[in-house]
Amino acid sequence: MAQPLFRAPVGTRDLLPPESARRRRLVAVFADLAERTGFGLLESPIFEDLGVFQRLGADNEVVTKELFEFFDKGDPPRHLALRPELTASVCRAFAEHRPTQPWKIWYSGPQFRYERPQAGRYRQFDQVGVETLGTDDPHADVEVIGLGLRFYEALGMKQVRLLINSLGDATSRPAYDAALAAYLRSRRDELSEQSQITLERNPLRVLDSKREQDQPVIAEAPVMADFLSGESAEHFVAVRAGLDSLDAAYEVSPRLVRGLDYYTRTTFEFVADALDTAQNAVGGGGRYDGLVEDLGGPATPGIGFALGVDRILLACDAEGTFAAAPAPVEVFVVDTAGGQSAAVLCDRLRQAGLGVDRAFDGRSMKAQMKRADRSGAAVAVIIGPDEQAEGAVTVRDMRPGGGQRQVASDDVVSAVTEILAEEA
RNA sequence: GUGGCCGUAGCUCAGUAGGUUAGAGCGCCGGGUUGUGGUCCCGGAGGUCGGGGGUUCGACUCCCCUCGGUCACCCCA
Repeated sequence: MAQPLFRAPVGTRDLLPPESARRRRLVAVFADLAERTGFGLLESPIFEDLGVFQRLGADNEVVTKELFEFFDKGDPPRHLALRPELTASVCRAFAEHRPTQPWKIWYSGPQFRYERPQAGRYRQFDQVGVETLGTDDPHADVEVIGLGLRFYEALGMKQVRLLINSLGDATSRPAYDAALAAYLRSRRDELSEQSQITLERNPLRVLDSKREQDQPVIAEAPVMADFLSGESAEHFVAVRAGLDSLDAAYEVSPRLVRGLDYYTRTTFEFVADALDTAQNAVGGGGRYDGLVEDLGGPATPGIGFALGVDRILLACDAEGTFAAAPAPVEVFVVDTAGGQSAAVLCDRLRQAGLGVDRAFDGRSMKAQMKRADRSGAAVAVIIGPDEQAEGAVTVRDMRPGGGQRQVASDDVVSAVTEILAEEA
């Protein structure tokens, strides 16, 4: 391959048509659903003060190893970072603006993590998500989770499983952490080397290990459910009852711990069974009742999720749904009389609201017709020297066996719309 | 950060016991049809075989390094 001078940085890529249009459609589907559920769009900066993200957990890899950090040109320079996720930004914005509660926000956009790319994982990746701040009503949990499920359905996905768990609250969590750590230490020798290290850093995360060697130990580990405070247990029951009432299928997964340290009580994950890759979680979220306070705001409960756009699209491919399709051109203008007439006709047709394209460089009739065919246009408007002399155009139905007729160029819009209406 | 596999035209890939001008399909451009696409036929453009170094009379082919891709671990969407 002749190598270009530059290429997209590692872990990033160009999204070309028609794939780019497909992603835009996906976001539009999400936006529609979110807005009809009472969520408003928050557009927050792509980068934030480093401190915003450090609150996600000091021993978390997302924060310690995977951040794109940099200094700006201020005096003194500000220490900034590209956002690795958006929940922290939403909470920062909440603490900064103190909006009325509950504050229901949706978002979409690129995020950045310095990791080795693999299937379904990129350094720049897109997520869509929602956050509800200012209420710990279990119905808010249910609304958020339900929105996620409906979104996957709207894309035509059928093989998405919902896993849920409760991580407990400030009163129940420490007891569990202690019990889990004690248990894991008692069987420390059976754990993989990596898990032994993880054990000292954050025992909870050992439950996340995919190593074969760790599985027997994990299988017998104490379960959070046995340690939930009365309040947390009640909350979890209410969330499940709410999901039941929506006929939402879910699996309680006692070992679902999730990566970010801020999660409390409800946690959940959407898994795409159509993906046979290691990264098959297409979305995840949970409750983070302490995060706003950590960021200097008032104590405010919150719940939300982030869905990985890249992985969702991969899963859609695997399920054969939500296919990429180019934006349809309805009319193609062929001009073998110099191209000036095409400019005028295109303009007129576009002003009439139609999708119109044309060829350049004065190519042959045949070449232009070929373009017209490949554009997918249903109608071709042809103008050559003959038509030009008569102030007319030829309007051709591009369907197989479709006919054509000559009309005055002033009538081009109505002639075209007639054929389009016929085909619709 | 660690490891496996891979790197030949725009795309998908052939090609090596190391040896003249590196091939196919698709795509692209042109022609067959001096005004008409989708099928068919003909022709054409396009590659310093990822980059650098080494071995050799000679390297796309062997060795080393490097860059990139891919998959997995870690971690996560």
